[in-house]
Amino acid sequence: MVSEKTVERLSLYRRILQQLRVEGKETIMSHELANLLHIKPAQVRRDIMQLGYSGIPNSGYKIRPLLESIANFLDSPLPQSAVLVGVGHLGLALLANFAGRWRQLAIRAAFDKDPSKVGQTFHGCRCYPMYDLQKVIAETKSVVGILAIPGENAQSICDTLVQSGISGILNFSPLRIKVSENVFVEHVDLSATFEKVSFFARRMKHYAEEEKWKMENETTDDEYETIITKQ
Amino acid sequence: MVSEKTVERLSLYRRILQQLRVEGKETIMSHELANLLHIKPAQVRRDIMQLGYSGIPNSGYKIRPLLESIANFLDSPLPQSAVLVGVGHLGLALLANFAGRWRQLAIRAAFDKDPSKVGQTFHGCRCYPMYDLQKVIAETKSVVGILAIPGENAQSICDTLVQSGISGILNFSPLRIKVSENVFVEHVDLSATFEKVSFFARRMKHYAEEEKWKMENETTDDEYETIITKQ
DNA sequence: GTATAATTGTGAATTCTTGAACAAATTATA
DNA sequence: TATAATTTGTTCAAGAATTCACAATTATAC
Repeated sequence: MVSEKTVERLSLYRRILQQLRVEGKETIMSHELANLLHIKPAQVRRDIMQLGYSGIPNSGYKIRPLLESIANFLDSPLPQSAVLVGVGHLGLALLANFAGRWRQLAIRAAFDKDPSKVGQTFHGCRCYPMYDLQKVIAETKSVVGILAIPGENAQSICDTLVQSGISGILNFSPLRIKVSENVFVEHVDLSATFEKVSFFARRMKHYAEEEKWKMENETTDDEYETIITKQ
Repeated sequence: MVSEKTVERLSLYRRILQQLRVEGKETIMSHELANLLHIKPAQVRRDIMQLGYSGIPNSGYKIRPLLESIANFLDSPLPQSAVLVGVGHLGLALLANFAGRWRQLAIRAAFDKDPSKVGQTFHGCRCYPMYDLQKVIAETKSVVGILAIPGENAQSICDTLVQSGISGILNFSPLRIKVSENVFVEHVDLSATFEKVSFFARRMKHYAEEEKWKMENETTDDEYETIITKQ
């Protein structure tokens, strides 16, 4: 019904709106939000439409109720828990960001196969041994699992997560895991992303240089056409 | 000409193919790659087509030359450098992954406003003060900038990066930065991603429970129709 | 009040991406 | 050597996401 992209944007709208609210702003118009995110106003209106919330023509949206609508739509009524598998560098960074309660959502437990990490607390989050996965997920009633591990065991760990009741997985491992159709997976592949940026950076540079060349050898299409037809 | 999605997938193909090659495999067929990534074979063939490389009907693709084609397409002929701004938890994790040479691509310098970090070396990468940005980018001929900072100064730092010659930005900050059209930006918003996964996890769970309910109250559409028409 | 200007909500058009399908090509096999 | 079987390259259709464009609606100015 609602698309992934819409959900992502709603999350962005919320962050911006919260900031604007503390700055004292009370209403906002679609093109303002659009400008902040560099998207088109129609997109903003469409997304907000899906919330069921209505703006006021010639006046915009009231921020406070709009925020309520977004929260209503995005957030679980009850606080929602996540578990992290893999307390490496990336895992630690994620804990630093999401271990403390963050909205209705927080990482509640971490797991690592390294015995020296088990038992420790990182950013307020306890690290358990891998064989406690099922138990701790049940205890914390977690629904989200975050994989911050190398690819090797990703699939089997993922299977354990799903068996334990996890229905959403945020996968930072390079392996594309397979899940049954009633589990949601988001792949975040930092290596691939890095490569992509590098690829397009190079292209942009080439493009810019071509443009520069064109500018310097100022020959408009019109002039060019003239040259051709004159022959 | 070539889409972002295609570039991303080519990067994934490469990683898989490299692995398969060390395992001794010499050829691969589109459906094999497709199965590993859970996409359709036609997509794989399409992507490979764009490389200009041709497979062999009834036999597949030869892995070694295919890998060469991908490298030819994705990689810069010269090693390409990136700089990282923000040596917080996330920045450190990125350095741990990408500071050493990684393919033709590496993070060559880091920057932080915290004086206690400046001068230190993290995962083999030196940390410079912010005001050295322009100089170090020029020296390292970097084309990619990675922003791993909070949103506040993201725009002004981004502007500096672009002025210094950066043409690709990987932005982990929550702010959607604005750049001229000849600069490529990729936003990776971990908070929004986390929220998205949480949202769909909840939905999947609901969906699964509905399905379960349907199963338990076993009434097929046919039976239902029968009941109706019998009345 | 009335007219004007501006903004929303949304159907239609457009663009981008994916999938299905099949001819052409190639290997394997009888 | 001919036949069958299989996989590629590619066209065309389908699907998804975005953008346009405009009627409906509301605030504001006069």
